Amino acid sequence: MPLIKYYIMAIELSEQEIIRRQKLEEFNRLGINSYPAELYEVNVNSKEINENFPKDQSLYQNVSFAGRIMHQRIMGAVSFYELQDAHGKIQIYAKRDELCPGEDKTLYNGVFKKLDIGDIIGVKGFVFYTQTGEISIHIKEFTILCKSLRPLPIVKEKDGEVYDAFQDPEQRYRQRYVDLIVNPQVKDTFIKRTQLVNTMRNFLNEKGYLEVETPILQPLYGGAAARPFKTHHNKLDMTLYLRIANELYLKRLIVGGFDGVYEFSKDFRNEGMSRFHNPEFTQMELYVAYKDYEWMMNTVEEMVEAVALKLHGTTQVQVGENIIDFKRPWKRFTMYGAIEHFTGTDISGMNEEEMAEFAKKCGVEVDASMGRAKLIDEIFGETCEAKLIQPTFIHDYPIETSPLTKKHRSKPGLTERFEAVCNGKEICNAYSELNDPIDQRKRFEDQLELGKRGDEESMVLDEDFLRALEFGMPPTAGLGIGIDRLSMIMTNSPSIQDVLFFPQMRPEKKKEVSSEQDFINVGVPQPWIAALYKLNINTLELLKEANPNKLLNDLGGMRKKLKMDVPAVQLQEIQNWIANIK
RNA sequence: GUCUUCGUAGCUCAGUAGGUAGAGCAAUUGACUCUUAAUCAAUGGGUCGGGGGUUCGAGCCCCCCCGAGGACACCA
Repeated sequence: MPLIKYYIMAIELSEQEIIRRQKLEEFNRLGINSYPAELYEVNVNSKEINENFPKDQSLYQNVSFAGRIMHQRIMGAVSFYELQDAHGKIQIYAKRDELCPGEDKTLYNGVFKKLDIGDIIGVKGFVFYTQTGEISIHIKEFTILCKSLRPLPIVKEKDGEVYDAFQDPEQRYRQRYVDLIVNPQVKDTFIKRTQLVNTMRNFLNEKGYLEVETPILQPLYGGAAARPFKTHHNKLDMTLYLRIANELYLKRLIVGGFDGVYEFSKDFRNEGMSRFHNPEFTQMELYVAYKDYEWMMNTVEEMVEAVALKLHGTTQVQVGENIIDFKRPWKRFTMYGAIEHFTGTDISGMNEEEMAEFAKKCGVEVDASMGRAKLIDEIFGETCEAKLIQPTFIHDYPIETSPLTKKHRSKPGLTERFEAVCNGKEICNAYSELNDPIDQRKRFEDQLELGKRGDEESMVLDEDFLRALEFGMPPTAGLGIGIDRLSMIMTNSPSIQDVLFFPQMRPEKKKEVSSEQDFINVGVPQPWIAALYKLNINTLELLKEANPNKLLNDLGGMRKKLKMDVPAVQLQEIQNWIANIK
């Protein structure tokens, strides 16, 4: 390839990337396809070998294995590479004179030794112990399965200590594939997350509940207090919203006669992001007919305990500094009871004024718009929530903040609602579902009032949902449990981004570069384009703004530096290029 | 949205007082037939996030912007 071509490539490619592309061409010349179409038969994985070979060394004498090269230790005519597959790593051992029995040593010197960290190869051979006692595959042949064109971050490890770890959060989240390759423990988190979901799914299926799917694109959004994402359907010419919850649809199914339905649902909320919030997140919602919220508390305990047992083999889970024990039964507090427990004050009998006074004492910023319910909520948030490390149910919430919840059977002003709090954060929200259609209409209307007063998160009135309730919904217990939050706890992850493969990020900005053709179109001869790139004049805009006299000097300098075999450029030519730019 | 910390080679990070941009790993070339953070020798590699300013001179000082982390706010 001509030198000049590399200067142009180098605008976007690093030296190492160019070298890898050259190797690809070199392999091609040798007749090696670096991206073969055929399947590669694999008959063993690294975990099986590492577990079973020490017990029985007659095993694995004819293996076919594939993986990604993670380390290379080349010692002249012998090489040790480490290959990584989905389950772990294993060392391979290659000998030049075995791979190349004849005179021609190209396959070893020109191909095997030229492989890069990141390349994926298949190998055939037998498993043995090296002199230093490491299980290895002594390979007889190898096949390139995929040439890697980008250098991986190099993470080294000795005696459990990791050197040069790849840990910049931005790069880890944006390029999760790299994170997964070089930080294998990241996989465990996501495997646990899937186990968590599977455990819950099995638990619910065994009880006979039906997993269902409901719309994500909704003409009305409901079931939670949140701002939605808005989108548009072209053919129908109508606004649709991405769901903020699926509650109202699942309850329609209870009306329809199912006695237990659940859905693992991606929900979308147009809010700020934080360690605990991602714009899209996963909830499992469950609705069971003829049950109430007390029954649901027992069910949640049972299900989450089962998850802990499945993932950790014990109910005790290390989370940050704390050991959290999910063993049933969990502590239960009424909301008033929790506040009294942590502040020593019983606020249940207070009027709004007294409560506002007390809220201020607790450190809540009180303003005139706050009603009794809001004050209780704030006092709880300020004084209790963060202190609730062990899983705890908080029940009996004020009616104003719970528009879909049944009124409490015996306590006026309260509802039959509970949340489970764990590690200082809510993990679920559940209630005896409101099935009185007249009361429900009134609650929606109250929400509309809030909306008119400027509350952007108030609920909208869903006429079809009310119609369904008017046909009659049996008494029902409902639950929403945050899968991301629960995963954070169960995997000891401090940030929601650690339990989402691809957390939301601002888009990366790509450096703007005009194409070679753009430059040719305004009359720049090919050889000079590389020189312009080298001068950081990457776009026509930059060329247009350039001072022609300075550019004449700079290009003269580049002509020498790049040893360009073309006549020097004239001022008039440069002026012509610039004049040609629109 | 506010406050705060950060952005230097492919990766991890140094960078003195404002004075020619450094190290380790990775890469290239060479040596090496049981290494394992392999070793040894040589070589190449930089828009110091971007733009502007102060200065004879800026990676460093000042301003604006972009991106990321954390805290708070909003929100469950």
